[in-house]
Amino acid sequence: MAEPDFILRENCPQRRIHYILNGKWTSMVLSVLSYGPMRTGQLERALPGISKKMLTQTLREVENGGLVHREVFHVVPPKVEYSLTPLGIRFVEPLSALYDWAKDNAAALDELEDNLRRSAEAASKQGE
Amino acid sequence: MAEPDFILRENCPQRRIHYILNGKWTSMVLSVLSYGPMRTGQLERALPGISKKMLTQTLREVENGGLVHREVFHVVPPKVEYSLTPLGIRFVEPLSALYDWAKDNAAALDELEDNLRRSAEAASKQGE
DNA sequence: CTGTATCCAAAATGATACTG
DNA sequence: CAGTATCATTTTGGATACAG
Repeated sequence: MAEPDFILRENCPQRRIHYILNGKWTSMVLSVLSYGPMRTGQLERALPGISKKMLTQTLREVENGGLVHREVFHVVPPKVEYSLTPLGIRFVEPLSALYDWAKDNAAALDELEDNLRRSAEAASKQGE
Repeated sequence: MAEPDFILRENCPQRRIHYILNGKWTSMVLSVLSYGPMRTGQLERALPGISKKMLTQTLREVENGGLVHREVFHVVPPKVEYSLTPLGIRFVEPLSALYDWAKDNAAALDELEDNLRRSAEAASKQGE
């Protein structure tokens, strides 16, 4: 007798996909790179608020995962270009779908955030 | 002159959707509930490894966000049932797509994890 | 069975100064 | 321009004991 579909075991694909969702910036870096190869500085400007440390760290991770290719041009000033690998392109697919949904459903996001705000206010009222 | 599409500003939908992706369990809880209303204990068993604290905390969050409805039955022993609200159902849509992709692309996940493992081994070789 | 409160450990992120 | 290293901080998660 098979287990119900809704059980999410420790090593099921649904949990494993969270690898690219866990990091605060990972999926956004991949998404930006889906628009084409980009230099470090461009990536930095495409992700307002990211720190230099997190940018480098995230890029190393996706590079280690084989999702992104790093190419160094030995010129002055130094130039480094990042681009998606074929594997990286596969992973961008579901991410783009998710982001497209987000763009098309900003109203739902508003609603969610309004609800959270209201519930936070209600909670703080208690403490007065 | 408009900005490039790939710029992800602080309050763009692509960043805001990460609200439901950030928590370690949030999206999985929603996914499980998409199979139908469920009691606390069922949810716990559907998510092996989740602690009681995280389960409650996650449920409170999605409840506050208006994604999940909590219904208490005043019986002994106590019974509480959770179910998706209409808003919650909307959010499950892109999540299911993501999870379906993961199930269909386990090979890509393997490849990613192999790459990461290899790069970790290579890194530790350095330190010997 | 369901839920709360604490205390604690670990992980993720950020600011900054420095190097080639 | 690109990257490293370090330190401090914040966030997150989990174990446990207790309560209705």
